[in-house]
Amino acid sequence: MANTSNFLAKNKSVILYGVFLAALLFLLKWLELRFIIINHAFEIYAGSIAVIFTALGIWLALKLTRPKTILIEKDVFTGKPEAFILNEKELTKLNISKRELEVLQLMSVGLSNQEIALKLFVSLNTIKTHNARLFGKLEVKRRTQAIETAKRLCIIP
Amino acid sequence: MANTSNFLAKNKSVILYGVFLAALLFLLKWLELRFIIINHAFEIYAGSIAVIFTALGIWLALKLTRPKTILIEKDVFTGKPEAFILNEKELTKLNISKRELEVLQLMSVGLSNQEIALKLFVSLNTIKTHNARLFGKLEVKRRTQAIETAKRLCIIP
DNA sequence: TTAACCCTCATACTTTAGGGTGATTTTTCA
DNA sequence: TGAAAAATCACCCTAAAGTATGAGGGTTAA
Repeated sequence: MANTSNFLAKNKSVILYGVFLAALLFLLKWLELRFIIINHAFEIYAGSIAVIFTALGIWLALKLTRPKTILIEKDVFTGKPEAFILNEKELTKLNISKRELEVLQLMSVGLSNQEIALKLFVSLNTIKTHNARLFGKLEVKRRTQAIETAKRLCIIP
Repeated sequence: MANTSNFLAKNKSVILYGVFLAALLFLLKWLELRFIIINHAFEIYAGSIAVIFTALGIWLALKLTRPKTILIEKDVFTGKPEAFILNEKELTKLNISKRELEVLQLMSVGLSNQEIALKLFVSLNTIKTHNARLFGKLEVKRRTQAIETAKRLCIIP
């Protein structure tokens, strides 16, 4: 049962076309009976049929090929420059201070402790202290781990 | 001149259709003259016209609507689990070997040289050697820089 | 088969990173 | 205002990372 209704639904256009064609033939037959007497009306008749059925063909083709849209998948935003959204919840949860975050960021781009110290105008020992606290809060042992974890938690880009 | 040829090229299908239609009408006219004497041949004639021109209409519609492709933008997943595509070009350009890449990957997840050595069943010195070459090829001085650069170049995820 | 890599390992040395402890100053907030 | 938190710095020590050099074995392609 479901199959039958499904078939009808799917071929609605075809069936409609068939019915329309039959109706048209009847109409033409009637026209034939009426105007067969008129001389040279035959050309008009044939032309009419041609035009009408061409139109029908076009309509049919358009109906049947309606979903003729070539689907082109376009990956928007494939690249790296992903928008970074700082995970402030994690930041407060881990109780990481501004300065510590600053050190962490500089660390993540590959700077040494000495370079970070110079950049932040503090001593090397200060950076080491920041690091120690940072590692404790992030529960890691090395700076590379700290970077990995921080990136995973969206604390740094 | 250019406009004319351009017009001809663009409307080739339409012109072809017109010519074909004219030829067909001539053919039908000829058929009419030959078989008009036969009784009830008219129905066959009309049917033929209907079928032929329906087919023509379908063909025409398909021809004219072929380049009508609708572009559908589809962004595939915006979230974090971004598919990593290894940049093999950069890899070959930098002349980084398989083993070096392996070390680089383990390095990037925060492992120490000793841990990498244990994981790869080689000595610590071997890892150090790999590192030295890696740093040379990536033109960096530290492992954190190496990780940063490698990620930027899509050599590691 | 030779040259060119690649992977391996070693030794020796320097530099950097990290741990532990303690202390001072500044900021912040209740 | 007074305590907590944050930021600063020092010293000592160990661990890890990084540099330099040499060298042996395996694979591969000219």
